[in-house]
Amino acid sequence: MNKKIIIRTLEKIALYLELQGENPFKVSAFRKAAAALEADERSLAEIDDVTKLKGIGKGTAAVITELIDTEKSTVLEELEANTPKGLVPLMKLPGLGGKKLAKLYQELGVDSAERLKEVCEAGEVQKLAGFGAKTEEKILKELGTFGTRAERLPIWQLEPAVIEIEALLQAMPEVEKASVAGSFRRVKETSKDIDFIVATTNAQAVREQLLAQLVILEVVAAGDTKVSVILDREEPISVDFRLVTADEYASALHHFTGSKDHNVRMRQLAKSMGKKISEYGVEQQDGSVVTFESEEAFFAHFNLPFIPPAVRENGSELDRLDELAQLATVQDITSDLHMHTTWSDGAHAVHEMGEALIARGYSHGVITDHSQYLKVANGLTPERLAKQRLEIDVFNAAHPQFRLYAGTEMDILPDGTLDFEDDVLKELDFVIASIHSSFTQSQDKIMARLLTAMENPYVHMIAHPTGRIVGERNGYDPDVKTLIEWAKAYGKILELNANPYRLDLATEHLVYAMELGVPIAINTDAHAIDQLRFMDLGVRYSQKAWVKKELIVNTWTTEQFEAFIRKHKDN
DNA sequence: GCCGTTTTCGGCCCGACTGTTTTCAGTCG
Repeated sequence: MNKKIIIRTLEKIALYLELQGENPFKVSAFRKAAAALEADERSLAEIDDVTKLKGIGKGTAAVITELIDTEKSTVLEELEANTPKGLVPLMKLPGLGGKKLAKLYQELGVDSAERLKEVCEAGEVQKLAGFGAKTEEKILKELGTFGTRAERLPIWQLEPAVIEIEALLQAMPEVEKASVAGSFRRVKETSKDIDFIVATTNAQAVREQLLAQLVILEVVAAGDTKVSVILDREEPISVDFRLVTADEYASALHHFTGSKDHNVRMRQLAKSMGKKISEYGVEQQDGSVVTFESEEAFFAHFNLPFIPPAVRENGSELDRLDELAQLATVQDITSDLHMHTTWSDGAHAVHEMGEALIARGYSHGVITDHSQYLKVANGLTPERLAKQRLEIDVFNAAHPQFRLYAGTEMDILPDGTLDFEDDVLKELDFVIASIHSSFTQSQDKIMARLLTAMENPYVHMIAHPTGRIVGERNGYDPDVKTLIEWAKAYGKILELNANPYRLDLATEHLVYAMELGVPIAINTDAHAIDQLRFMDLGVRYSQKAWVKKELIVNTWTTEQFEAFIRKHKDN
């Protein structure tokens, strides 16, 4: 029996109980049991007694045991038999929860979207107690777009909107502080919406400017403390703004950053100290409410170190506090090892990229334009590579406090050979190998290509090791586990590509790479100066996997980095 | 349904918003 199946079954039971209008605490007990299993890193076989997990008791354990023994759950089967299947998707309709759906089913026989539409149009719904004309109208409107809108959007679609809104808020004189919150701040790969916390003494002015300046498809709510809109973009994006005072800001930011599970743990901790956390502050035993200058001060109030948003997930971060100091922050970054210039498909010249790296406070960086095979990207021949090296030398002569290295992002060709001969590679400071073609080859062929790069003594790093696009394509489907083991065996760096489009290695792979002690490089793969900003995102993504600073190559000093690339050459 | 160094019963994180009401339930995050 697969642990994931058990987790899904418990969640399904919770959903069905909800649809029957069951006690919400009973419903959440099943969800908690599922979450407890998920948060435990052990496999099913390694857990001897599930009831020892907090949140799993007699009832949920019985479901789990039955699943292991018989591969089915009579509890779920009974629930499924008593609930029409068509009700389940309706839970996703905004405004409808278990209670209302249960009533619609019992009173009007609603068991599908079609039937729901019928009874709304017939005016039956507004006659029910607790329902009214507005509810009926809203359901009809939501049914109109039901299933057509993407439920979650990938981070790369949201990131440009976040950057724009941040700039908009910063330009408003009434805004004292503002920050994105929610799952975007926690660097989730996809989010349902974007949340912003705004500190202001003039909520009305901020609300009016937001409604006037954003390109809005629909205003969902516009109250004194909350403005909720859907942006009119290629893919519509929901954005919530919480308008608070400067005093409340830190507490609100923490609250709306979540995750829900993190907040539950924090509130439990507060309660055990006789305090009460709300989004406005922390109520003390004597009833007074303490507010905070910053999230750091908020955590300090509970004798906790600052917990980065990226790790605030299932609550277990509160059990790993001693590991927090080892995580990298963007201040630890000394370099970016993967970027393009006008020599191939980049937008800026070598010296412009170099100066941008200096402006970011880095001590070194590598220019890695595409290689000759990638003609669409104007890939470099060995002759052009040699010329580019001269330009890099000129830059270095003019900037003695900084070191720009000459590198390449070399294609691993479809036939499994490399795009440059060894005598070209050995002249370069840093060699990246990556796949940009024939993604549909069999896994064996892909792995054979990657092995060629691994075995080459001049290759330092494999870039974007899976070729995935977040939320869209899975890439060229390598056996990543084996790839990580090869990196260990051959002493290569694997890349966490910080472009929100890619973000590979994904979290689970980073965890395994760290177990084996494989060095990771967080690189922006920038094709323009502006994209160097992705470093922050990449570093925070690495925190999600609890990657230790010492394994991140671009926290190393120039001397450490040079020692690494030299060792490679000498071998 | 789960849990307990104040509890084996009575809580379970907490508050805003909306729409339904005339003091509150349901939904959402």
